[in-house]
Amino acid sequence: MLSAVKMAESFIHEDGTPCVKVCGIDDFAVEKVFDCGQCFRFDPVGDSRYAFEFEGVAMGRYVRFAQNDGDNLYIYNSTVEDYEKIWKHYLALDADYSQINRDIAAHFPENSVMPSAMLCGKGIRILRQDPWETVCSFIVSQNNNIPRIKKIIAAMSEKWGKPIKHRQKTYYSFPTAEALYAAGEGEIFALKTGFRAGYIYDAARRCVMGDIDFDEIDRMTFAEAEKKLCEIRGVGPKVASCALLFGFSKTEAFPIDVWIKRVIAKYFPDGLDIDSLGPYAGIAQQYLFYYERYFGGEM
DNA sequence: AAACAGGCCTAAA
DNA sequence: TTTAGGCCTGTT
Repeated sequence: MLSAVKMAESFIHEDGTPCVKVCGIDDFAVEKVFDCGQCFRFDPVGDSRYAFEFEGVAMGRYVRFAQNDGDNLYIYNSTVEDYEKIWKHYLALDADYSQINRDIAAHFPENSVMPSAMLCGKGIRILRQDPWETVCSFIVSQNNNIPRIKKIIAAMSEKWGKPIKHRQKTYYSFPTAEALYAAGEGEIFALKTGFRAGYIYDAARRCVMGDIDFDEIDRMTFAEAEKKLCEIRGVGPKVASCALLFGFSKTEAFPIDVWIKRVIAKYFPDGLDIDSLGPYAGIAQQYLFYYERYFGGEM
């Protein structure tokens, strides 16, 4: 079966901002993509005309993504060219999720929890975020809760990120490693990052010194890349696999956090062989995580 | 008020 | 190689 052709057309928002409407979208649910915990820089837009709308900063730009119940995707502050060059890739709309979902289904027993989890999480896509931003963000995430993670990242961006003006309002990009290194550990600690301040600083220092090179990591085998990332203080298996999955598009990465431990204990009492889950294990992980985290396994 | 939050580090078996 | 505490801070 041929997948639907995605057609993008431009229109102008009533405030004069260029926008894009993308038709023929399958397996994309904006509210799941931005609320499944892979990204900390987007928030729901209050007073939206759409069923779901999220705003935030990504790829150095202020942007909004909106959708009505799995239908067309609306991108605010984007041209068709921007969509083709930036957002299609960022949103992973160039990935064939029907094929991916078939592969995942084939790696789990039919009578397992996976069919329900896939139905529940249908429309989740793994974003292709910036490697540095994901490493740093998931360092911040450890032993922490989502509201505070978002608050800390927003504060870091406001303090050391590049200002991005859009219609009288100023937003901020995620700070570079150079900016954080220059700020110093004490200043990072001052933003209530707690014991993570030293970790963030170490990550920044290694990037600035050339000890960590993201392009190089991208070319490594999965095991090598994971090992390299774990050299950073404060980066262990969980943070490394989140960075690999969300920042390096390594879809075989399978982050094991407290929720996934619960999933395994609850639905796979005999254990789950992570290495046998195939090239899209990380996407399967997201389905399981979303199913348990947001619906408590009831759907 | 004690526990917990999308872990990791260190010390000790 | 595996296991127990402790950790900044904020919220319940």
